[in-house]
Amino acid sequence: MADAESARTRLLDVALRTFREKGYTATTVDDLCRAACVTKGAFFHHFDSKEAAALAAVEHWNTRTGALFEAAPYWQVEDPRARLLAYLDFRAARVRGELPEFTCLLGTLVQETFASHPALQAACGAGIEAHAQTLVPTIEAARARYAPKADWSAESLARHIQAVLQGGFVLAKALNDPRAALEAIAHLKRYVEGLLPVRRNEARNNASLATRFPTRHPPSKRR
Amino acid sequence: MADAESARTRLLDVALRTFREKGYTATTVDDLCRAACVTKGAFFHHFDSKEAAALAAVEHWNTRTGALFEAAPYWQVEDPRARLLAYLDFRAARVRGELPEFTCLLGTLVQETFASHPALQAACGAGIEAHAQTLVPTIEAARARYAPKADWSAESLARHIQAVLQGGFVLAKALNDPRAALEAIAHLKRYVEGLLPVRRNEARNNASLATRFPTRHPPSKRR
DNA sequence: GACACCATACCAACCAATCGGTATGTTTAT
DNA sequence: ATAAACATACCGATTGGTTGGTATGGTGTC
Repeated sequence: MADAESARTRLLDVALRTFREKGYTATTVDDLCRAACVTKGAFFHHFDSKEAAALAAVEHWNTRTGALFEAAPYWQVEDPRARLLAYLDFRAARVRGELPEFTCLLGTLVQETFASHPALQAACGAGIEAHAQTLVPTIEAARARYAPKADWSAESLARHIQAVLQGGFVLAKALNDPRAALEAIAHLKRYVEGLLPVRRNEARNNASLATRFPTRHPPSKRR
Repeated sequence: MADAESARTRLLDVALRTFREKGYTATTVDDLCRAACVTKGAFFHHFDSKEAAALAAVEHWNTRTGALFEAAPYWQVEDPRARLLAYLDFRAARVRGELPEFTCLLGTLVQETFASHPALQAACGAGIEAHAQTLVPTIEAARARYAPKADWSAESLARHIQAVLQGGFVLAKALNDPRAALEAIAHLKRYVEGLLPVRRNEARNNASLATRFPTRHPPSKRR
């Protein structure tokens, strides 16, 4: 008793951790129940099936990370190019602690489920796509200002950034070294800098002044 | 009867396909036996355990892909910069057919096994690292010729290339669209081109002359 | 304000199916 | 004959999922 909804939330939180550590199939319902101090009956009271729980976990992940990124400091950066680079710094700063703590649930899940669990695959894809979309206006603005004639689209670059991040996580797991992820982000940052060259007369590198970006954007909450 | 060693090889070939499609845990020993038309007794005659079979499959994968890349046409390109770009073209050209056919076994396996099966994780890491190493002399030579003062190392770029490829596969699975992988490779190619700028007086773009690269390299077999 | 009513949250015990693995053969090439 | 290469039948453990039940707190009725 005590806090209603607590068992469900506890299960979802535990699911984020466990799925990232062991993957979807290797994570058993009992694993989740044990870790959340919940009986199996409670589990199947809240979720129709293991797959439904994973879907709920993906949704949980999306709201969790959505809030994290909405409140992140890079939104305070006015210049879109600098803001995009600050986003990458933010991603790099999150590479800390153990691998299952900073890697991406969606990328991990989709690797094993893309063929056998279409619903999960679609949910992971939608989640990644949605996150990529949050970058598009920034990239669009940066492109207009710094590389108006570029032959790449903002959507394409936004997706590519996600790809590099996912790939960095894979390599970090393979080499058992978080630095592999940091290295990938560093190369990615260099790429973005090269895509958006700073013309000499336009080097208005502000950094700390907090002005809201005019177009559609998450509200820049102070943290 | 018939061909000795055939059952083992058949199991390994089937394992490459199945592990890539369903992942390690979701692939059962019976799955492999059924697909290879082999009984369970035969399976455990050739492999001590499921994990041992997966390790053998990784080794099988390494020799298979090792041979594929050794014989690949990009080795025929003399200029190291052009050879590196030809490698990326080769990787892009392999993105065809269904996802489980062109994605990477090592990246798929390591995502679920990095925490629970250290032996598999290490084998996948070693395999990726070994493949990255085949690019290092080429990158080194390209760097010496085109960007001698660059602040990145050949090893770092070789690893980054693998990261982008892995990330492209993840995104292709998530968005259920191989074009995501191609997009990532296209961005990666642009990055490499930018890292190794062609000076105007050095634009000696040969293409077809087959000269062995001087340092340690796989023999450039004609195909 | 007492009491029936009921939905939600949770629990312990259980189930058929399937898992990786084994024991004990039989076949086949040398 | 001998050993490797299979095949059959089986095992205990675990899997996702179900069962029938209880505890609790809110709500309508008189």
